Amino acid sequence: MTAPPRSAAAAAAARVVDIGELRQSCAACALHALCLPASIDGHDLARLDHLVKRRQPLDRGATLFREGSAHPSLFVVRSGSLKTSVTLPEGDNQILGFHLSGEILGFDGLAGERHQCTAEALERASVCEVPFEQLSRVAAQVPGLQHQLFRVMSREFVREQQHPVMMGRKQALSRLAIFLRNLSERRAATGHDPLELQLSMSRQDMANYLGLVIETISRLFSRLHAQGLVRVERKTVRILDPAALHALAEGGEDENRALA
Amino acid sequence: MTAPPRSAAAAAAARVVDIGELRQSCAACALHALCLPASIDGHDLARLDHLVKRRQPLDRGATLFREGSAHPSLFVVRSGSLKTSVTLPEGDNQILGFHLSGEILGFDGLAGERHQCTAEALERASVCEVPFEQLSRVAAQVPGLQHQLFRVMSREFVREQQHPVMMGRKQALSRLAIFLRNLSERRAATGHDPLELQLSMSRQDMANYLGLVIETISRLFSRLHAQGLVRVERKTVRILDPAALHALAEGGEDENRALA
DNA sequence: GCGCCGGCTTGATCCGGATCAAGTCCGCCT
DNA sequence: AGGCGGACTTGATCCGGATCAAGCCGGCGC
Repeated sequence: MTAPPRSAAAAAAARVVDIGELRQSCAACALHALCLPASIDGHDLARLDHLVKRRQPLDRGATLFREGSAHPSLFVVRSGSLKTSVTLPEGDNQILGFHLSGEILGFDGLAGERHQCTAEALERASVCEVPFEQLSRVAAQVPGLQHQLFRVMSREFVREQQHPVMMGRKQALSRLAIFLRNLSERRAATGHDPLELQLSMSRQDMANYLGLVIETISRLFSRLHAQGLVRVERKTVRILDPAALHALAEGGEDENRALA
Repeated sequence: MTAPPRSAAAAAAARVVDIGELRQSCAACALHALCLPASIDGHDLARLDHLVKRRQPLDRGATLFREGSAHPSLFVVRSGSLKTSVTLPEGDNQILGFHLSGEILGFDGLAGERHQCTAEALERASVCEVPFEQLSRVAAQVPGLQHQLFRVMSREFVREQQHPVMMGRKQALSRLAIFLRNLSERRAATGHDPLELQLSMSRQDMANYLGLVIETISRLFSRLHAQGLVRVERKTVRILDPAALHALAEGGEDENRALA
């Protein structure tokens, strides 16, 4: 992610907020997630603390917002992770995505002034909240911020498109490989070891997200483990052979057979 | 879709652009797709014709934009229909959505200043183009427009989430039923007969979109036809029993067996 | 410690949709 | 008209993942 465009004058003073500041300031954390510099168009965004609400940490299973919640907000994950899902008429639900530390959620909910999905913590998680109403007002006065909001929203739009791409794969192993690869890339993006994954979601959640059943997930992990592609230990997965995993993520026709 | 919020003063003069004006003005067409009134915050948006470029009609198979196209734009479909897709590393591609008359596309592509997917006409189609760069500039000066852009973008974000929800269904019949129901709802939204569908895409496109193969699509249509739920005639589908179709879209466990 | 319970793994079987293989239909071009 | 080609349909078979069923493991409360 590159720094957003800004006036030449502001460029000299501006710097993109560093990950190291996440602990210090809630606003800094939000700015980083939005790929924003500390200053834009002459406004010192780091001072916009009043925009950002700190929230009580969420316990595992706690809901951040629900389908139908009014006064939607954007949320930046400071630590832990969450899942978003929608409830289907028959009662069961479909998981739409997982949101890891440093990522953002809540872009549903602007349309009808209400959230359209439910967000729930997968583990103890802390988030900061940016009420969209206020953010929108500030953005109206700061064109650079407005522009960057559109960019980030579009980025999430595109990110979301990976979900149907993955579900379009007919081989279950391909889907899982794509899922693991995505997690790996997101680890890398936040400066972590991309080969060490912490699967904070349950097998059931993974299965739901991938359009499979829990038994299939379990079997696939066993196969990958047996072939030495990954080391699976409870919720910790270490990728041992990224290249092979990458190959499975594509076609995976013959590779699939090879892992009998 | 309700009218967007606006100041009380502007509300009196404003009116949402009528579908009937689509033929007249390209700007009117864009305004309608964005759920915008003709006037907002005192600006007469209908006069913003310079924002909207009229495009040569696209022939069937012509591409509107490609993955990687620079200077991304929003496009409003004035007539005909298009599909958007991404190309996978192995060569085949995944269809992400279909865009019918009156709908909008192009919200990918704001993030990296380039489109992330490819849009292709399914039949002769005319669109009008709103270069995002210019739109963004105007939005920066018209808070009401900016706000509405966020709303519409969020709406598309949520609409896109229906795709994985549909692909999460394990029964192929459920997926097709959901697909047909969505098309039906979109027909209704543009004032057409919701029971008369024009499937401008090929069976292959449908299969790809639904995560199935072409033979399955064909068989499912035959089953639905044999059971009297729909009347299928080439690309024209008439829904004869909306309630039953709706039931199939949900669980569809036993209904599935019933249509042996 | 013990026992319970929920999440996970593993095995056996079944079945729905993919695959392979013929056709059929229709538009289109000459 | 004829005939070519692509989109679609239909049938037969196969196979991968769902389902059913039986443990296993680890955590937690008592």
